[in-house]
Amino acid sequence: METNSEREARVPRWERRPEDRPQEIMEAALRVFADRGFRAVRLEEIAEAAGVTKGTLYRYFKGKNELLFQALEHRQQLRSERFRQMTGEVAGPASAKLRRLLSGALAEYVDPENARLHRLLMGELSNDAPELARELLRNTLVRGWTHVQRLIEEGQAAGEFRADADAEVVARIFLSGVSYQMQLFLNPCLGPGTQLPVERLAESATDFLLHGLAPSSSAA
Amino acid sequence: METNSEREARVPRWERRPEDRPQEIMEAALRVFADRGFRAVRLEEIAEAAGVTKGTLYRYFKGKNELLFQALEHRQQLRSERFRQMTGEVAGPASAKLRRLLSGALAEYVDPENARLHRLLMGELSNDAPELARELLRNTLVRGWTHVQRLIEEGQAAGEFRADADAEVVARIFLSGVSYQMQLFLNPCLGPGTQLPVERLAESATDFLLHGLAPSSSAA
Amino acid sequence: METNSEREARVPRWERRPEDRPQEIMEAALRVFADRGFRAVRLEEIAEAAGVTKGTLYRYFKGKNELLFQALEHRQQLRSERFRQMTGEVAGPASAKLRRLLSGALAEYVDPENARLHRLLMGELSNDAPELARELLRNTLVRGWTHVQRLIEEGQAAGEFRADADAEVVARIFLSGVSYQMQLFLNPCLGPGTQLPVERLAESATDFLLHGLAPSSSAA
Amino acid sequence: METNSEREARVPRWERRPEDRPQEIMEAALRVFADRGFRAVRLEEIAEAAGVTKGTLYRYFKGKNELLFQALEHRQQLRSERFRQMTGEVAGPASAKLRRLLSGALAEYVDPENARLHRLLMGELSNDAPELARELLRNTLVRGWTHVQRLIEEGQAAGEFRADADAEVVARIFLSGVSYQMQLFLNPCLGPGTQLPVERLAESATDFLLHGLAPSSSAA
DNA sequence: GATGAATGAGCTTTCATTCAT
DNA sequence: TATGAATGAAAGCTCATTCAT
Repeated sequence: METNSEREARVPRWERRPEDRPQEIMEAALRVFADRGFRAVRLEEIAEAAGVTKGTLYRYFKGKNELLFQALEHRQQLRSERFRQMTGEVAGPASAKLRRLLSGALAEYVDPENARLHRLLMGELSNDAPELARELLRNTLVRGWTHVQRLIEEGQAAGEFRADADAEVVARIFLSGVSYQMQLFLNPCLGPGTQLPVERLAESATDFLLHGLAPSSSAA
Repeated sequence: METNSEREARVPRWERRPEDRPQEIMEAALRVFADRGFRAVRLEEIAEAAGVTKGTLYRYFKGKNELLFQALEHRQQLRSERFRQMTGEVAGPASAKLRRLLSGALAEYVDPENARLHRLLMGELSNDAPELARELLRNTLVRGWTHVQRLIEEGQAAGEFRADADAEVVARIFLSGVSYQMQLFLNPCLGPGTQLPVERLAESATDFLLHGLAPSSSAA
Repeated sequence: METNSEREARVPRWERRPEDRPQEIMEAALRVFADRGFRAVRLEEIAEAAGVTKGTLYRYFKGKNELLFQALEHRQQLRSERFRQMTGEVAGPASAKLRRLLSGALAEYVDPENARLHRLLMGELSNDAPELARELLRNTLVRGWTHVQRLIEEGQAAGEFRADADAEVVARIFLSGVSYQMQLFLNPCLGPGTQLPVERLAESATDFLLHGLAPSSSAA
Repeated sequence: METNSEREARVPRWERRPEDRPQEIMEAALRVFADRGFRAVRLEEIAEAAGVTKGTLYRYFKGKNELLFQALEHRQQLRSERFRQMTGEVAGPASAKLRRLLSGALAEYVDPENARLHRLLMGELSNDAPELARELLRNTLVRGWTHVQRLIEEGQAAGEFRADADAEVVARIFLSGVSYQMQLFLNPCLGPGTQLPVERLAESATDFLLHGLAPSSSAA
């Protein structure tokens, strides 16, 4: 709530001539929505955060819903791009790929706004706009664990991982575990006492994953 | 416009003892809040679900917030009880205890209302009532993974698990992964295509956990 | 605009217990709408005229449109009743019946609110809610002139009126002429200089009508 | 959101001489106001109809009200001209003059825009700008029936019409009846079923008038 | 001149909360 | 104790109007 620079001293409107007002607004909206939730936020707050007034929002967006939707979709595009880079082909063993993916994912999750948006997605948006929430979830979490699953199966095929592991379940549990932890770290209501250094989380979690996938010698 | 008697209390009024009105109301409230979110729900809907009228709510609760808070706290008590039973001492190896805990946890999470309340917790409640959210989170998820962590450390001390595993991280990742998956299963917006049979999830997840903790033979 | 008794000194709401709030509201609404038009009127003004507050309107009506519609329909019912009485069978020559009908119609039109509502009908309502406007017009003016036409035809059949008069056109012109004049009398913007005593209008108009229908002796 | 060029001025801008911009705008405004009412119309719609943008309106007119007023006054001038021609002196019996006047009036009323403007006059304008409405009404309807009245009196003086007819009432009833019928014909909400061929209306109405004025032989 | 982005007052609508009954 | 009509603050949205360009 007190994170942003308190809306820079009101500049007469005609002195700012940004050609991408819509973009600015969407970004401000995302910030505010992520911070405080959808229903809890007044349009005026978004406007203020964007350095415009209420009425201006309606020049670019049909209403509050539309604003949220378009902002989310806009954000989604950037994300998709990053995801593609993150999962670009690399040579090497599956374990190396997994490590790389995981660190990319963490980098993504470490952004507080991302985490908060995810919360919005799982919370209000799931109730108020299920179709949109579904689409976004598919494009983030589901897509993520599907990729992890594929890498695990690749490793299994190469004999690098034990064949009797349930690739799908492992992938899901692992990725959603990591994602959830990141959310909790950034959750304003969980005191700092509960947080873990991100590096340790990354390290230990990867270690755990690879151990769990290692060809069994004597494990039950 | 004309007085309608279309909403008829499910149970004739004289059959419900007035002394557990508050309880009835809290349960109804939780059901409705879990379903539709906090801000999205009108007090009238809760009243209807509880078979009373709006005004009655104010006899027992100070307002909408208060109603949510007390209802959550009330629910929390029941949970605590169950948690205590779930973690009651059992003899046997740590792995057996872990299995037992996990199956208990899943049984808990499988209840859709629980999952939805968790969503409420992570979503609106984290913004609107951080202290309450914190308390509840501590009493559910944090408490859960702390217990898992303790069991893992127990197993490590007994030489049952490899000593170099990061018990805390493993516990967290694992439990929040499972919890999150259950939430997703019950999320109305994720189609049935994404769901997994609960038994398979339980089985494979436990298997993954124990493999990851098994004393290493050759893993990196 | 300054006709009403300035909303009687605010009485605490619980001291008035009218069982027919909706009716009161509709009447107030009609008064205000008739006075100032549909779009020009704020809901708050209606509320004030009805001695309640804005919010109360929404207990009984879905919105501004709905309020207007229901109020008009309600009024229409009363009117229909009166019309039925006005056209009830009487023995005697067609001319007597016509006289009777006309005087009834004038009595109706003489009510300023009626005239203003008619204006509303022909104006804003025709644009904003054509179907409703149509229905109401059919039930008032069209119904009126249809009846006049029938009486004329009756008189023609009886040889009382000249057979070559165009009953339909005569009926229409005559009745809408009278109606329009009444509207003009009550139009706030036409000064009193333009107004005619109602009795003279009634007398002379009827005279004109009957002369126009009289069996011709030498007219062109 | 993205600049669209979907609204293309019908006529290339350079083909329209800027010196009659105001005129063009007033005509467009009248068209749109007549169609949809005063309050219901957004300035942007007028601008679009005139092939300019909102801002331009303010170069020529002080505001929405002013625009309507000036447009109406401008239109009034044209009308006055036509009225003068319509009532220009002709030799012959009063009945011939009446016939001529009536056919002119019908020609006027037959223009849908005229009829709709009249509706605007009687409706919103009477509330919002009574003085203007009064002036316009005086210049159209009142002026019309005054002229009819004069012709009737002329006929009476010449012994052509019966002396005991109330010239003023007859003139008013007759002209407003015809005017109102025309309005109804063009009212979008009255189905085509209610309409009459204009020729028949003209014919029958004149016939009715002259019969009503004919020197009585035996009429009551 | 003409433009159209920006403004903000003003309106409709919602709903938590109160309180006589 | 329970009711539900009434309230009014607040929020979403519209659109006449302004003004740098």
